[in-house]
Amino acid sequence: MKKDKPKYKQIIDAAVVVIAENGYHSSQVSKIAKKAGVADGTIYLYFKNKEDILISLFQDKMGQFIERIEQETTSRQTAEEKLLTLVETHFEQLAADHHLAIVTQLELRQSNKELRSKINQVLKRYLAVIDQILEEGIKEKLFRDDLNRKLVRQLIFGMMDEAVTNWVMKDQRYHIGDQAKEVHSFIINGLTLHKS
Amino acid sequence: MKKDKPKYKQIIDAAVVVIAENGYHSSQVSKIAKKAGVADGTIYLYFKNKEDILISLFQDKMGQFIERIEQETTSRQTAEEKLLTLVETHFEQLAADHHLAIVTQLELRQSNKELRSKINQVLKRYLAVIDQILEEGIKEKLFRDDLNRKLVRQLIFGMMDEAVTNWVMKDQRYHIGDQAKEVHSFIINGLTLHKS
Amino acid sequence: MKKDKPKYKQIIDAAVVVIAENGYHSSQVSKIAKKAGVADGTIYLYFKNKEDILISLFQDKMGQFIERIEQETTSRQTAEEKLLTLVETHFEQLAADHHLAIVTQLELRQSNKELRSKINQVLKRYLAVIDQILEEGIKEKLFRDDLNRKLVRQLIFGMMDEAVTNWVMKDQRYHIGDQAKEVHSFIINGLTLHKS
Amino acid sequence: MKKDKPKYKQIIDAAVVVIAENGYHSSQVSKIAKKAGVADGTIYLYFKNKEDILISLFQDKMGQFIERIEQETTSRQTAEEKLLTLVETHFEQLAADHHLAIVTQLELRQSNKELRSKINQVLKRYLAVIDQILEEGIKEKLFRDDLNRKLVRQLIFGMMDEAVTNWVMKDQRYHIGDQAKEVHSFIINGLTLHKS
DNA sequence: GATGAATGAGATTTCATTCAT
DNA sequence: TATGAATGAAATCTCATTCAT
Repeated sequence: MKKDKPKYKQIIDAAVVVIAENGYHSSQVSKIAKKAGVADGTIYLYFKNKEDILISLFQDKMGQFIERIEQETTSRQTAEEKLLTLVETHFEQLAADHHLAIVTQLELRQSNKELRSKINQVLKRYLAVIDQILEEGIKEKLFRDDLNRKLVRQLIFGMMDEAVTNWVMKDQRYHIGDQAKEVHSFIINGLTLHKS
Repeated sequence: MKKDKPKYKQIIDAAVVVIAENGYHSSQVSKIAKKAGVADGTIYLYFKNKEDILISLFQDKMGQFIERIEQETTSRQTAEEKLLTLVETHFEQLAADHHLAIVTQLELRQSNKELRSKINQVLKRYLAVIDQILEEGIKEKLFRDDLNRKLVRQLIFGMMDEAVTNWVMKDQRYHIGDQAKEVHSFIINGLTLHKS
Repeated sequence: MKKDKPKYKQIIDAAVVVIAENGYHSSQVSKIAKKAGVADGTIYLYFKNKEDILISLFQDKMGQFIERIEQETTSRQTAEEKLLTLVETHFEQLAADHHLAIVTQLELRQSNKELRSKINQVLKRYLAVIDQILEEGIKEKLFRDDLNRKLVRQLIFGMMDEAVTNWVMKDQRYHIGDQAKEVHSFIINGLTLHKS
Repeated sequence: MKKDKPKYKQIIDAAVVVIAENGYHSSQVSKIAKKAGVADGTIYLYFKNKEDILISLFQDKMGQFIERIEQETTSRQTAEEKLLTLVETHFEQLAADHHLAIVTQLELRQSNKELRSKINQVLKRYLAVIDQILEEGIKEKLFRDDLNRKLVRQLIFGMMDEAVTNWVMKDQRYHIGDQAKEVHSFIINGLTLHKS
């Protein structure tokens, strides 16, 4: 597929909007084509089939999503700051594109195991970013090292994901960005009441 | 619908197995009927439509799931113990029924927003259980009270959910129960290295 | 497939007419269904797919076709008489059902090699009938025995087939039955001028 | 159309190979263009449409085919010899180009009635060659004159055609040329055992 | 003449649901 | 209650053809 052609992006962007507005199952190829301003058949010059639009969409958008998070976190000093930035950037990016938020949190999960597997490939890169921050924190003697890092990074992702999903299910009626600090605080300190 | 008749349960149980084994999109009503040993038409004497099977399945199975968690946690003394029991019972129950695990973690998410909304209704009861434990912990001066409880209970659910989903995606090849203590420890203490 | 149900025959018969009148490529399943007086989906209760209609049609109709030829030829005494009866019955049967003639001579050949292969299976039975007549004729010291029988039966079939195809291509504007005696005479005596 | 340009032949030859190897229905215009080393659009500078490729292919190849038969038969003395040469040359030419054999015997028949009609136009010239040999044989008092010549020439064509088709269907695993003498003998003498 | 990206009409097949028995 | 044969709407994808460059 020719990923550098403008029509490729045109179709991806149309797909995000159409899927967000109509739901995955009501997003016929013809609807996406119409929104993209191309003929139905043109879709198939750029994508193998309908599912390939979804996969490409996810790879494309999540690629940018993670890249942005990588950039932002790198510029911070401590692991704790990096983690806060990660949560903030995660929330902000999805808050900034409410169509994309619907697609990633709801519609993209309506896919079969095979597609989910490919989605997970993309997420591995995100988990690696979290992992690195954890490693830094441990080296800094700031984070505990008695927990399975692979598990912890999943848990952190699970928290952010659930927070965003809930916000989308609630029709994005509050500011998800406002929750970043609390989520970060919970990740860092857990539930226990620590005397400072 | 006649929820007390044996055929009602028969169909629900068949649906869990069929969906787990074939995936949501390959689970035709006729396949479920065959597994349940009834005629296609009989399904519609007990359920309004196909979606109603899914909702009923979730209500039925999740009802028992949460009930069991309520029972187990009640018998514990402290909020911390209750939380550990909650995580353990959550993991154990899904580990004990691998068909149900597949259905709740993967296949049931392939439904539309409307169905997800009904599923969330059921989950509210679960969130209430978590909420109560949080409240107790705060009263016991064990848990911090500076966090939005509604958010925190979501985050806790998100962690467990992600842990189980990952285990299912990895074809249940490890013991999810083994992660309960670590998840609990992470929830309680967070990432920070606390001097004991 | 349930070949004894009346709907099975209904669909086959509709298919013959629709294909004869519209040509194979313009014979949509929906057109056949309409002619048969059933819903589109009903077709698929009796046939695996569209091609299966064609195969079944051929097996069904050709089965009867060959059976009739077997019956008619059996009742004749000499191999020569049997051969005449075979040619006559071949021509008569197709002359009696002009829709079927179009389908077997033109439309059914528009199929891929796989289907042709299945068609050839059916024709084997016909070739066997010719073969037996040849054998009898040789035993009667009436037919020469210096020719490869497998080849000769093909040639005989080829002659009749070409005669019928030509008649169909000419829109069945003459009586194909009138050619039976000449075809028979040519098969028996060939081109050579024999002094009687 | 510009039939003398090299690209015209290039495309025809590519079409023979592509159709023989992929079958008629899998022989997209783009595939033929690729094989011919031209752009899709270029095809339409030389042919009106896809069907025109087929017709031109048949006219071109069959033109040569018949020409060769005309040449070879002319050089023979008697009608009987000419007929043997005709059968031999028919078989030999198709044996020499197995791609063409597949195309003429199988794939080209998968066309609609309209195309078949045009194909028949081409065949008329072939039938005329046979006709002339028959006429000569009758004049020579070698062939009987009690048969409809138009019918007989069809029957002769039908025999050769069926023999070749069977050979192609059997994946050309035997030497079709070996059958020429027998076919000729059968045409000349028929089935009857003549005392010499 | 040559290109090849874009077009868009069109048909098979599935499957949730119904209803006469 | 229970059945299961019949329904029919609906959508992906292909590919011959065009036309701006």
